[in-house]
Amino acid sequence: MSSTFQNPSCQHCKDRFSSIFCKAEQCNLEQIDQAKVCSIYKKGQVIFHEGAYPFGVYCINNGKIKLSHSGDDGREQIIRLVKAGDIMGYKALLSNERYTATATALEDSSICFIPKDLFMSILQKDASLSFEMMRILSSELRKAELKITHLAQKPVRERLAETLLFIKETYGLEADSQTLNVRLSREEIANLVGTATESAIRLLSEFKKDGMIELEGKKIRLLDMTEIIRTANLQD
Amino acid sequence: MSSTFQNPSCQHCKDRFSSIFCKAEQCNLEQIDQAKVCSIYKKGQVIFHEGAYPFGVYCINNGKIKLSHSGDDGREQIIRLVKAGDIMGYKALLSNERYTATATALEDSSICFIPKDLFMSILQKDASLSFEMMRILSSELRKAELKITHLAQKPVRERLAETLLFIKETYGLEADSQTLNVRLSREEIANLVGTATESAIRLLSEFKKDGMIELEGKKIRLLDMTEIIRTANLQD
DNA sequence: GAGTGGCTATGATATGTGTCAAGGGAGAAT
DNA sequence: ATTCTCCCTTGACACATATCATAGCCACTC
Repeated sequence: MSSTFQNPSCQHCKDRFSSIFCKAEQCNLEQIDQAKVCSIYKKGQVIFHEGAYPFGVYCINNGKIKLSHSGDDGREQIIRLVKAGDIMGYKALLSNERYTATATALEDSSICFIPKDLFMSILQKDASLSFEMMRILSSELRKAELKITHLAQKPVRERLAETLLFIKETYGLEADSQTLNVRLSREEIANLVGTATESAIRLLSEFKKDGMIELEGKKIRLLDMTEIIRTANLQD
Repeated sequence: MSSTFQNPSCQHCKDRFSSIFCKAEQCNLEQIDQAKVCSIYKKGQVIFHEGAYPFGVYCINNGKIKLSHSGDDGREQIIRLVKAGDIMGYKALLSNERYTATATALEDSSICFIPKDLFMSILQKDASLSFEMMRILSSELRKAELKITHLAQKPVRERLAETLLFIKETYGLEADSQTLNVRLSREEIANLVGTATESAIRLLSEFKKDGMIELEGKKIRLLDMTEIIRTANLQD
């Protein structure tokens, strides 16, 4: 699936061509640019809340967002990490239901809002945008199903290693090309792995003792990638 | 989302209007009807296999199918139960990757195959079909994410009760309005719940002892629905 | 009728992981 | 500085659940 730079004049695409809107036709992009409303969310601020009705989709200009369910007992499960160029809130919109997850800023973020009616009407006209949307949904579904299998079958240790790799894939590394380019609390890491906070802490300490990673507050440096991959025990 | 009976002449819709193709325009339906290839799969037979390349989508005329990942250690995780009127194989097609799951017939089933090119070209022309496709994908994604949360947070007992309800929702009950209308092995139930076969067996026995269900070979009768719902501890 | 293989059931046991409790460290507010 | 608060860390413990082993049951075959 090539992510060709189709619309050089598209503001959404200028610095990140991965955005779905690069797939849209020129005239539609202009409409979106006119109607969108951008705003800044502070770290910790909620963009939308589980149970609320969706009025549009959100497109991240820059920043980092977590999408999470809050389980029955109040424990949160992080479903997805969102980065610049990604969109969010489309699932509730397309299935015509309320939000099933809460979006919270992991750091100060700049986010555009695109109203529902506009988004839907353009989706109706613009087949390549629809295709891109379906591609995104399919890919998310694939990831979710893989996660289900791993949650059911893999021990926490493997899942934690996998999660570290996942964070790296999503947000990348800092200039030193070792440090994960995001600050997550231990609790958030645990909620990503699907385990108790204490278990996550204990295993991170083990990883450190084994020389796989280095810890410094919320900074996590991946020292021995091959060993981390081996521990994650990935095969599919 | 209304499932209006839009095309009375659509062969796919004659007896089950839930099929996605009811959303398609008339002319496109005729094309599909011409190009589709129907065949019968025996119980236990594999329709497509994890890792293979997709050449089209499958539409179930009647029968029951399980979609499953085979985990690293060979244990299978059942991802979805497919019923008459449903389609399958679309995820790999739309994301342009190989199948991530294996489809196996749970009983003798009649299944249509629709070639990739046709399906994609109609999807391109037919916005309402695209919307329906996106609706399906969104809804599957919602379910998958909910399952992730429950796997991470709920004990096996609750998940088993939930699974019984899920099977009932999917395949319904027999004439006595108590017996689940599908025969699954204990192992398959365990792979649906995400637990060991022995654990599933033990808990089913407990449910029986508590008067919630009745067991007779692979037949499962739901006696006390309110108690099952209570045990599932659903809240979202 | 005896043998075979697959599924179901149940007991014994081991262990991974969650939970509870207490302590420690860093930064913010006063 | 000092307190406060939040997060991290570690230990002890209990428990749910996986694993291993064994046996019964049923359908089928030879």
